[in-house]
Amino acid sequence: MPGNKAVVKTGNEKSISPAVIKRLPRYYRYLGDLLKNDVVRISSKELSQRMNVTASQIRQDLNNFGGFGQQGYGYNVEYLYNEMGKILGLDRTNNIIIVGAGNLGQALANNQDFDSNGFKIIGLFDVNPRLIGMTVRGVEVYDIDMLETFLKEHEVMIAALTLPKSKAVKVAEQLVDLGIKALWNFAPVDLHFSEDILVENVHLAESIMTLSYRIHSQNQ
Amino acid sequence: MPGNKAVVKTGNEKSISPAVIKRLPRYYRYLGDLLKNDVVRISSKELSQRMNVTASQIRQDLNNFGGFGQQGYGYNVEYLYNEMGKILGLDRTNNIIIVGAGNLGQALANNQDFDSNGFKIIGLFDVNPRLIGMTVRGVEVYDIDMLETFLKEHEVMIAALTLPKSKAVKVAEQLVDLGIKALWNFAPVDLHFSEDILVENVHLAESIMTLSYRIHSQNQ
DNA sequence: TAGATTGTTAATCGATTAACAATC
DNA sequence: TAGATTGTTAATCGATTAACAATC
Repeated sequence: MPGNKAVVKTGNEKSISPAVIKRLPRYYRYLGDLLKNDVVRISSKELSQRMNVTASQIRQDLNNFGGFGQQGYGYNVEYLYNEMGKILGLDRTNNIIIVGAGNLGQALANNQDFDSNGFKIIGLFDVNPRLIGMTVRGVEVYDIDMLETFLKEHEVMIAALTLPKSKAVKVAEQLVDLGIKALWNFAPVDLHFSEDILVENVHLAESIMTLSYRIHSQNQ
Repeated sequence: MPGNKAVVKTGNEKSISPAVIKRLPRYYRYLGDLLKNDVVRISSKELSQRMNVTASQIRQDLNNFGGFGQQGYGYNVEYLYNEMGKILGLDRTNNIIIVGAGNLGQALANNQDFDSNGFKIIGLFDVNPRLIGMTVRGVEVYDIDMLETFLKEHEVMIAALTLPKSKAVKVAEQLVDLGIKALWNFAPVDLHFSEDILVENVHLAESIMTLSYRIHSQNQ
């Protein structure tokens, strides 16, 4: 069986470059699609053609985490998919709260892609009395004053920040004080905390601006 | 006055690296914040400290587009802000349609950050009869069958794709056939068209997975 | 003018690609 | 076994940082 000898590195892992980390979910998505299409094995070359990257890059990237393939054979799709899932931490349940239950917060709560990957939204929070008490896909919207109580009772690693820029920094600080370790930030501000607090930004305005740049720089 | 001698490059621009392009909106955001706080001038050094990058990188990045600063003085904030706006194409109106009027589509339509930067959402489209006819922040939800008619009557460069993965590819093809030049893709698929069709992806599932990776790779 | 800071070249660093021996 | 393809080292490419002459 391919993969049997996959090396699980122990001790001090060498740190993986951000460029590699950003590519991992895309590998995972392609492997998931292949699996759904009952593809049993795939070589780095064929995967590279589908993904429009070099085979060399795929092999280099994967080998940061171990030898998942087999010479002369390639990679077993299901095995590699599962291993990548473990690497990404998708084999556990990752509880998430969403702070800011407006349109964007509700959109995240409704997104089904998340729970299929071990992400579980267990609460929304807002200041708006018209939203408090609502449920979105079975998840309740709580008063933001309930944050402390809620976080004492539930183990939550990730908080999504889908609230106005003006409130984002203060709420983020509060969340970190309450023990949140990772912020998924949708507000157009940069958040700075100590090293062990992780921040992942989704800056939609910046995303559309790069598209605008590319449109207008094309033909002049 | 600083900036008077800014060189507007003409002819064949040397192409700007993607890494630089991705940083431009962040400069623009910081400059906007400075402007709001009535800061008149700023040096690359001071800006670099606020943004947590090197001064060298700022100067290199800006000089891809011209000499906007002045020795011994730094950069005039308002001037640089406006110039960056032009570079990003924000001095024009960029009409956008949103295809998929579910939660995410509505969240985008409701986002006020966009229209303050020249982006104008002029229509939402969906197949769901319960959504068609609705208005979101004054913008109507049309039957998706109206796309062709609508696009003949309005000049639209950008289409946001906020619809299920299963429909994304087909609708994207249709949009490109109807003359759309830029796709802002929120569906978890990769879209491939000819070179002149621009695609900017917002893969939320991939974003949260990198956060998950970082959480779980921290302490082992 | 003297001091400050840019614009830009050169040096360094990191990431990608190529090549190939190892091996299934 | 012969062919295929990995894992990995070496070469290349691109991006970042440092340095400094130009100049406001």
